[in-house]
Amino acid sequence: MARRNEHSKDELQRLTLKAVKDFLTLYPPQEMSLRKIAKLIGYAPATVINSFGSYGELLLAANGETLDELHTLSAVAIRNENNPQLALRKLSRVYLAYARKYPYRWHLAFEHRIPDQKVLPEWQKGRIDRLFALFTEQLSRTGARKNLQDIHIASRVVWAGVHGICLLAAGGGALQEKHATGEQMLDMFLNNFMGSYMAQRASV
Amino acid sequence: MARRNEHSKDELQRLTLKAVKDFLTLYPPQEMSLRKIAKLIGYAPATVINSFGSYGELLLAANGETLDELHTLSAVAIRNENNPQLALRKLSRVYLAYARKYPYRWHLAFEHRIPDQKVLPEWQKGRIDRLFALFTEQLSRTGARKNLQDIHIASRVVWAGVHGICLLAAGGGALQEKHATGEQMLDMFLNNFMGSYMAQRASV
DNA sequence: GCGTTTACTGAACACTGTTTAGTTGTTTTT
DNA sequence: AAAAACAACTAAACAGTGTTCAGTAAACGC
Repeated sequence: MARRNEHSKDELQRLTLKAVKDFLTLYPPQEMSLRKIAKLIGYAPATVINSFGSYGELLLAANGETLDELHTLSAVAIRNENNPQLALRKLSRVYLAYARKYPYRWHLAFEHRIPDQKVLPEWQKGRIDRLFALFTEQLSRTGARKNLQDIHIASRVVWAGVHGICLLAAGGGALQEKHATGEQMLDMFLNNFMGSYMAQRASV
Repeated sequence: MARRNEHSKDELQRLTLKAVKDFLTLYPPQEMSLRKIAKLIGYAPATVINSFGSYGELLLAANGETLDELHTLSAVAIRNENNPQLALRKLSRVYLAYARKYPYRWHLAFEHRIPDQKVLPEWQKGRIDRLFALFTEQLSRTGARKNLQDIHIASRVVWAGVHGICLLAAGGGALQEKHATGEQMLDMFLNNFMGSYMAQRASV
């Protein structure tokens, strides 16, 4: 068999990424495989590799879509929120909701352990930076007079806190928290951290 | 070949776990394999499976050792520390140091995505709980009058924050933070969170 | 010495991602 | 219109993975 030309290159990529997304909505990444995805879209395994370069790069592309989705949802959620503290709270809720709705996709996206994949490309780092930037922006708007370095660090701290809490609340396995909800943890984290953060002027 | 009887069952397990530990000190988990470990200890792959049940259970046992190490280091570090806030600070530093020294082992231990491994056993959950307990204990000692539920939630929040920060500071990949050190992030997190946490009496 | 148990392995199995050679349509050139 | 070039796609092979199982050989009980 050869040259069916049913789909353009772009269509084929979209088709493949859709299959990956659907798969990861139901099953964990470890059960996914190049051959299963190929079968799902009705092409040969080698065709998928031709299209993306490697299985690892396919996962990378899928992660890119996840990060984009998360970014869009976040941006929309705080679009009309003028209070930075409330915005951060909304951001954290978007993360939690997403981690709960798509635990496998969420987890894979922040997992750097893609097959071999020595260094991940610049465009992917850019996506992560854009995610961080949402936090940085709100922290800049708090009115607390901090230098840029403090804001930078604080944005990482807030992101890390939210991420860690989502891990406990939505990540399965041993870390699964049973006696505290994600919302409770997020609120306690943000209320306390931001409360003290905004009361101070300078570093630490 | 059969029945060499060079090592007892326990010796063989220890030998294997040592090989895994050494491997993960240098190379990431994705490069590790049952067959490589088997070759390292000079036994057949099937022998390792006989000894641990499966490759997944071998990883689980290795993770158990990691969690034990981390717990011991933590317990020792705060043994003579009476100030709970300073103790929490020391705990966080132990985590960071460990995540930096053994990034692969550290990451694997908190990764629930061990091959198939549907539900992980009780003894592993117990190890995680013991780790959380170190934080809970210090939070109980702060003198801030909180109910048990608040302390429980707070311990999760602190752990999650520390974990997330270590991920940024020591986990490779896209999340690798470049413009802020782990120490800076940990200090800002703990100082602000604990400062506000201890100033209040009741929930949230 | 004989039978049973225990320790261990080689080979096969079903899977994985990747490479390569080749086939077959479509397009371009002559 | 025929020939040559190109593009799309795949079957088959390869080296690797974890796991199963039949079989072998040493140790042990008697």
